[in-house]
Amino acid sequence: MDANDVRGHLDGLLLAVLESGPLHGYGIIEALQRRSGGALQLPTGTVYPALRRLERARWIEGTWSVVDGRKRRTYSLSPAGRKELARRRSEWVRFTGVIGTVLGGGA
Amino acid sequence: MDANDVRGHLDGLLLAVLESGPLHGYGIIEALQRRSGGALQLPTGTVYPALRRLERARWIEGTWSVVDGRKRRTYSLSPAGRKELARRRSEWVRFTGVIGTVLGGGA
DNA sequence: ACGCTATACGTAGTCACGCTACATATGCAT
DNA sequence: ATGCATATGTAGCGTGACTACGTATAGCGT
Repeated sequence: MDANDVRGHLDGLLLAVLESGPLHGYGIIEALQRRSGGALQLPTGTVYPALRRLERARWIEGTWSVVDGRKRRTYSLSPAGRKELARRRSEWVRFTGVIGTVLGGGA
Repeated sequence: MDANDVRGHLDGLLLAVLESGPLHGYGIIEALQRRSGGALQLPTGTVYPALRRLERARWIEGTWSVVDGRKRRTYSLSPAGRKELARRRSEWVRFTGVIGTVLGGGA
């Protein structure tokens, strides 16, 4: 699967990962990779800007900390982010329903 | 559902519609709308260029005709297009599997 | 001491691809 | 004659993820 196919679904993926608990950018990238069985290997240039965008939208909150001498920005899901995640999930169901139906082929 | 979300899946949708039989651009737009229960209302500026692209890729073949005094370009699925459609369908299954798993929420 | 890798964050510019807005033309109903 | 449905097409735009960098610390091997 081409990593470009996450277009339009990236925000939902990031929110979903953070639902399990606060995590920092680098850890989020690894979590996506792990959860997708290796399919999603998103570059930092994709994830970091997206996280800042989600933060500006108040869906996640970030706090700086230092772990092992390295600066980290740890993000956690906000109540608004939780609502947004739910919205993204129902949108995903609708989306796959529509495309799947038209695409057919036993789908 | 935002029509922009078809990004990356448009070709498959068009090929799928043509699987039922030859059809012209305008008819394809209507078929997409009908099959999707009204969700997919793709503008001509999206569909026509896409059809030309699919034709250049040899996945569909177009022939001009005149019906009721109006010029029509009727497209039909080529053998290569049928193969491509199958490929798109398996990609779709993989895609929804990956995103759905990561997105979670009972998906 | 030096280089390499993993960890960790970030920006600038590019590119793909669907959309908006527009242009063109015929048939039919009011 | 005016407007709407039918029918095809192009030019330019915008969105959003990507590529390619740049920065910095820790830990390991040599």
